[in-house]
Amino acid sequence: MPWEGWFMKVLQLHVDYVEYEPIKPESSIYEEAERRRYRVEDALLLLTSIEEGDGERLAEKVISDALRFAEKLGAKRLVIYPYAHLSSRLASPGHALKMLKLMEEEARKHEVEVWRAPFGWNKRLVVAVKGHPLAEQFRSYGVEGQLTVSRQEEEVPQALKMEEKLKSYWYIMNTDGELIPVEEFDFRGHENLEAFTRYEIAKQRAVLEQPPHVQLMRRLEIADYEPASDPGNMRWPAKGRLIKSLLEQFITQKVIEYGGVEVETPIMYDMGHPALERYLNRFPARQYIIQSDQKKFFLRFAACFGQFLLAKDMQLSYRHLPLWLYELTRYSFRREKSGELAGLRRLRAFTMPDTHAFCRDLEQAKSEMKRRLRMSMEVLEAVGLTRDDLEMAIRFTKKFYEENRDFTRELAQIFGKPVLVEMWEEQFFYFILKWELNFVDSQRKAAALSTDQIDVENAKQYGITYVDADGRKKYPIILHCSPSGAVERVIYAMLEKAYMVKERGGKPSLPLWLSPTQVRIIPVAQRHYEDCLRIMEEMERNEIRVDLDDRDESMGRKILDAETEWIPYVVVYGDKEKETGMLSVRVREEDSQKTMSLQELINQIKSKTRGKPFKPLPLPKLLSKRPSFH
RNA sequence: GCCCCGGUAGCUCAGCCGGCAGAGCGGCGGCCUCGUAAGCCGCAGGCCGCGGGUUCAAAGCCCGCCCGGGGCUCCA
Repeated sequence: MPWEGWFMKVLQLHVDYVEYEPIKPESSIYEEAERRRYRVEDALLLLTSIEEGDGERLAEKVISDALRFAEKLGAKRLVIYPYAHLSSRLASPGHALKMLKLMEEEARKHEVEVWRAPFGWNKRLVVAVKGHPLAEQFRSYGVEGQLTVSRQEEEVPQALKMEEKLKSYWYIMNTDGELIPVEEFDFRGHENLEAFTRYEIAKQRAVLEQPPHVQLMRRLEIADYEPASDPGNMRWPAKGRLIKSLLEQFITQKVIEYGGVEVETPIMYDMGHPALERYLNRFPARQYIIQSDQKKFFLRFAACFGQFLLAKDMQLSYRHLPLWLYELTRYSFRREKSGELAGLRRLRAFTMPDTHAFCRDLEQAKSEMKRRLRMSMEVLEAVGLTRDDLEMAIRFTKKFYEENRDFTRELAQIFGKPVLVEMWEEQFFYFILKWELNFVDSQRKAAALSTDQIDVENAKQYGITYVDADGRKKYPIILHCSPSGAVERVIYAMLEKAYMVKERGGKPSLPLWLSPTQVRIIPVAQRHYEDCLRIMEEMERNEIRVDLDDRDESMGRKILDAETEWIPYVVVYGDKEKETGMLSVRVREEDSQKTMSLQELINQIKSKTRGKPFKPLPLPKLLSKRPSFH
């Protein structure tokens, strides 16, 4: 029955705008086209795959269908766009082009502005899909021109039930605590929030290439793929390991300052253990499983189990609460689907700080949560991510909101900018409120960093109790917070931000306390080498990471290499410095050259890294002795 | 997981309608001893991702797999 497979596939998108730009001819048959950027606003975009056997009368059907829809939506323009990716049984280019032209011809008979993207080109495509429920429609047409599948009309009772339960309402909450429906919010001046909102709701995706941080993480010798491992398990050469280790140390220090109690728990758990079974079954098939003898173990995907099992055996009284248990998990594992992995943004093995607060009641939980939000913002600020780089989302049940409006407003106020709100009709997850701080990257994709949740189920589930003032055993409320999110993801955000700085004409850099080399010394000639060694030793005594470019290379080359490595301070030392006793310093942050004494330089660095952890440079200090990791 | 694109020297990539494996950078050797973003000359370096097939002949064509990227989906 060959006709069963003959469908034209059309993805109808109601867009705020679509931009396309022919880059180079790709197919054996291609149309003449100007290599410029085309932009069409407020249009119905038809991403169209012509399949083998699609008959000519389909063109008419597809267009009349689209026009009916465009009218309903109020879209004034129609864009016909050849889009091969919807089909694995494409028609020949010749036939496809003929069909597309027929569609165009058909559309021109009607009252609508018609655009058609050139066929046979590799094109850059950017689309911004509108955020309403009918903005995205997938259609598939059979030989008779009959609409055979449409997502809107499909009946899936089981899925609908779930959807009902998960029904979300989206708002923006401003810092006065007002909830404004997303469609009514004026996003001017809040472009990142708009991008984040679209990412969350409307699934807007810009089509670009590989994320910029991937090239940076490899070139800067921070992280790299390890083909001999499972995808999403990275390797970390010396500089990356140093950066990661400093971040881990800093986050841990911060949580302990806030009263965290650091513990360590196993990375694998028995799948048959009764307390774990339910939690596990709720989120199936995302675990690494390890078979050992007769038992099956799963690798932890957070520190929850370890800490809950540990807390269950503790003797807790209300006097001890709130109690924060803390662990930096190296690693946590989630077997994400292969198509979801991307550089350092999403991994299968990642390092995550996780701190649970056991609280006496909701009031205590709310007050702890506010402290934890402040802590999280301090952590992210230390790596150079300020509230300008972040967007907050708060998600809660309708019931929680109605009973705790002031609290949700306070969270938005601490963050200090309007936040995205998702409100659920009913409680579906184990938590009743959750917030996250999200980073919007150079591809306008969002990634969650810090997060905290109010968990009202797991204490009971794990048998965690405390004795209250009245002598009775009670279940605490548990908060689940990762102050930074995965450490790898923090590095991803830092690198993406650096890339965006560079795109705007600035100099990309890492925070001084995280720079593997903080100061590079370059001797002008070999006779200055001894003096340079002495300067280096003096800096090392002051806990500054310093190295010396003693290679047989020109000055220009050495400066270039130092710049390429994003080194914050470069000291050039020659006869002039020997005479005057002053140093010539290139300061990356200011893009300037300055003359200062050794002591001034040391003082400046010390004051800028105050309160941050220090580790010595885990590489040979003489560049002539330092191997490259590529 | 599904669809699409890619994988050639350490890196970035050219070669691809079948006919001797290439460039730049990096590495190594030599010259230059140098003042703020690439000094000069030379040399070495390849399972053309892996496996199978077609062919007189495969980096190239076909099939399968692995790895990476994009999209879908997902993100407790």
